[in-house]
Order: sequence, then C-alpha cells, then structure tokens
Amino acid sequence: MISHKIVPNISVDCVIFGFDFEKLNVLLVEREMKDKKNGEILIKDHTLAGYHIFEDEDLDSAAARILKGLTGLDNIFLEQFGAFGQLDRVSSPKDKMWLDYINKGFADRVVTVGYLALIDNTKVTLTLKDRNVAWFPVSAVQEMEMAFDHRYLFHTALEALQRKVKVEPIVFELLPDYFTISQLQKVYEAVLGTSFDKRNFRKKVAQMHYVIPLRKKQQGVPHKPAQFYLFSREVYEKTRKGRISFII
Amino acid sequence: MISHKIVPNISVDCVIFGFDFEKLNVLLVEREMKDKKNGEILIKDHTLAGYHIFEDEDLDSAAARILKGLTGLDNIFLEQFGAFGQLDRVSSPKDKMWLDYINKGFADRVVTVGYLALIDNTKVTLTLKDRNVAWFPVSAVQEMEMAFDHRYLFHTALEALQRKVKVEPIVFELLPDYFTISQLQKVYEAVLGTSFDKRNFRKKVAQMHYVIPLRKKQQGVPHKPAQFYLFSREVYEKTRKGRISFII
DNA sequence: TCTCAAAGTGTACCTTATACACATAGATAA
DNA sequence: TTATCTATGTGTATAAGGTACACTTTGAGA
Repeated sequence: MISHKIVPNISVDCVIFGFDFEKLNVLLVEREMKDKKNGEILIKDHTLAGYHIFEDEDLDSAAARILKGLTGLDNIFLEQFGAFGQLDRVSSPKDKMWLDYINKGFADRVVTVGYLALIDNTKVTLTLKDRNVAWFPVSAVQEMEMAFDHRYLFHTALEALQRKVKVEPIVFELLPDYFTISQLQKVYEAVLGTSFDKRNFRKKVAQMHYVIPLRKKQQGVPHKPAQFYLFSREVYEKTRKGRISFII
Repeated sequence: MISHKIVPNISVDCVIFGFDFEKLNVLLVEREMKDKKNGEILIKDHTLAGYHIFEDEDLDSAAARILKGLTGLDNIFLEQFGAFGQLDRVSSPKDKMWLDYINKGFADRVVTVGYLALIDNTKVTLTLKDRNVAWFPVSAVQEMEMAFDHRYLFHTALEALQRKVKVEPIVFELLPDYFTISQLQKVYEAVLGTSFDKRNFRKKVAQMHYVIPLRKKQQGVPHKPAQFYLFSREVYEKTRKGRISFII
C-alpha cells in the first residue's frame, strides 16, 4: 500500500444522494469530538464525505476514491457542482478546534471542489452498517448541525441536481436497473419537490424511447403488479432532440 | 499598495466572451518567450486571462481582479464553469519552460477554477489598445496555439455558455443597455451557432415581458430604423415561469 | 423620386401541455 | 369461491406553444 501525500489546501467534498422509493436522502458522516479528560462532547455534528486530494491524483479520482471508501462502490455518477474558496469556510471556532484535534496537516485556507453523486440506494444500504455514516432525508438537513460550510455546499448541490434533472436523464442513477413507472415518477417528484399527474407523466415517459419496457412484472405485491422498465443510455444518445427553447 | 502572497497551487482562469454584433469573440492574452541570446522565438501562443489566487482573497474576487486588470471593468457577469485539476495540465515541456522563465513560484501541480465572463464589447474595445491582449473569433480558437489546457477550458466554457443561454437571460450581458431585436437574435445565433426565423424569433421576444421597447429608434441607418429595447432583470424575476419540462 | 437594405408583420398547421375519472390485475381474507 | 383491497394503467378534449413560410414598410442616399 502506497501512502500518498495530501495537498493541504485543496479538498473534494461529495454530496451523495440516494433514493429509497419514498424520498431523497443524502449520505452524511458523523463528526464527534470529546474532551480528552472528562469525556464531555465538544462537537457532534455532520459533514459531507470529503477529504483532501493527494498530490498524485486528479480531482475526479479523489472524489471517486472518497465515494469508494465510504460505500464500496465504483462507477458511480459523479459530477462537479462548483468550487468553493471563501476565506472563512473552515475557520469557525468549532471547525478550527476540530482541525487542531485531528491534526493532519490541513491548511487554514482550503479550497474545496464539490461533487454531486447519485447512487442506487438498494446497492449500498448494507455496506454502511457499522460506520459513522448514515442516510438522512434531504428535508432534514436544514435542521441539522453541519460542519464547515457543508450546509451551503449541500444546498448548492441540491439546486444543481434539480437543474440537471430537467435537462439530462440522470434520475436513473438513483434507481435500480429495473424500475417501474411509478418509481420513476416518485424520483422526479422527490428530487423536484413537486407532484405530477399520473396519466400525463406516463404519456411523457411513453415519448422517452430510451425507457424501455421489459417482459417482467412485479411479483407478490398485494395489488396489480407493475411492469418493469430499464433506461438505455444508448437509445437516449441516439434519439435525443437538441431542442432549443430558451426560457420565457 | 499592498503586495499579496499568491497561493502557488490554485489559480483562476477567465474565459471572457464578447459580441461585436457579428460574431462571438473571446479575449486572449499573447504569450511570448524569446531566447535570451539570439532572440529566437521559443514560445508564441495564447493563454486565457488567469492568475493564481492570493492568500487573502476568495475565488470570485480573484476572477474579478483579473477581469478588472485586463479590461478596466467592474461588475461584469462572472460565473464558474468548473474546476480543473488534471495532473499534467501545466506540465508540457513548453509550459514547464515558460513557468521556469517567468519564475513566480507557481507549483508544478495547479488546480484552476474556470470562470466564464460576458462583456459588452462596445465598452471595452478601447481599453485594450496597447496590451498583448486581443479579441479572437470563437471559431478561430480551434486553430490557434494555446497554452496549458486552455483550449480545453475554452471549449468547456463555451459549452457551459450554450447551456446557460437557453435557460437564463444572460445574453443581455453581451449587449449594450439598448439593443435591437435583430441584435438580440444575432447574439443567440452567434452563441448557439444556429439561425432562427425572424418572425418566430420576434414572437418569442414578444412573450419575454422583460424585454421592453423604448421610445427610441436607430438613427442614420440606410434602411428602416430599428426600435431599441432594454432588458429588465426586475421584470424577469417577477414574471419567470418555473416550467418543468424535462427532456425527451 | 427611385433604389436599397434591413425592419417589421400574420396565418395555418402541428406538437406538446394540462386537466380530469374509471377499469384492471393480483393478493389476501372471509 | 367470492369479495375486498391497493396500486397499476388507460383516453379525451382543450389550450398553449412551436414551426414553416413571403410581403410591406421606413428612412437614407443617389
């Protein structure tokens, strides 16, 4: 195992979104610091999954490394949503105390690059069991204690996700390979915080030729079983319409 | 005048777009290095407007500083389009030689944050007169020698611009305060590399209530004088429709 | 007053968006 | 075996927006 030198003033933070067929969640790491003498809890809050980059890796690799370390998953949808370099972003008293405490040679001034990750919840739930890492509903984040500027990063990531979802077929990254139309509708609703008419939604899906029905249905559900579909990126690329319709 | 310490491994690069009522242009800086003895030209190419950030400024300020230094302009539209940290982005032989030559204490490994700037050409043409800085048609960049990974940054910026233009009213940043509908159409065409039907375009503009006709017309033109319009961000904010129409 | 050049205008057709209510399949329990 | 439950799955009418297409108008300058 090679040990890598970190770049003390550049980091990568991942906002990892997951969908549990009900709501949108985000993966957060618990941060806890106790007084060495009396065990009093001095810090207890949450951070995004992030770390400094290594001298011999590029930004995307750093993000992928962090994601793999946390979830065990490779080949995850991962995309930058911004770089953040406010002078005071790691310098609240609490955060300074934390940086002293862990003492890893990070700089006072750190520019971080934010990455947005989308993962299929069903693939990762188990892996996390015994770590200080957990899923939280996106709606809960606003009331949580967050380290550094991570609440802000989170919001920026969510906004980026909402923007992208309307323009690129990325919700599929949040679903398993096979999914039903209702599930697809629910992801859109969860991400955008809206709701759609079922019939109109299905009409739209019918025009997405890259959402392909399978010869497979749900089994064992106490109601009419739903048909499964899959997303074909190949068909998407071939049939995408470069519609120019600028905003009014 | 305070002298600032630079951060040796973080920089900001600005892709500055301008529009001359004909085509889209980009502002580039000429880079030249001559052999100290015989005067032979060893490097002659172009770079984006960029520099390392200072220890006491954030990313946005660094970009604004660079823009101001080059154009003399404040309050310019400026938006990140990505962070770039490939290991080899500043390490071609030519670029290494250049970094040795200017010898400013930059690191071998530099992460840069790309900023996209949009400016009204008419405001800046004069200021640049006697500098090694000039406008180049966007279409010419692919055949130009470019330093570092600046051609790639440029392309990424252009794509980001094309995406944003469809979704946000930012083309107005490329026009003077008063403009005609034809000029507006030409910016869209120049940015997107397409052309539109005049009547349909005007119908669209008629629905953009934030493009407001003035009691003012062109003068001295050898044809029917066009009416001037202005862009009102205030009206835009109030009347924008949050249309959700995800892509098929 | 004629010419030139770009500005400015309208209509018909097609595609997409929206609003809205009931029948269907399979599992479970009586 | 029949009834009940629950989420799936379907169609139509209207409004809004997109697209294709050709001629008239204004003012400057010759």
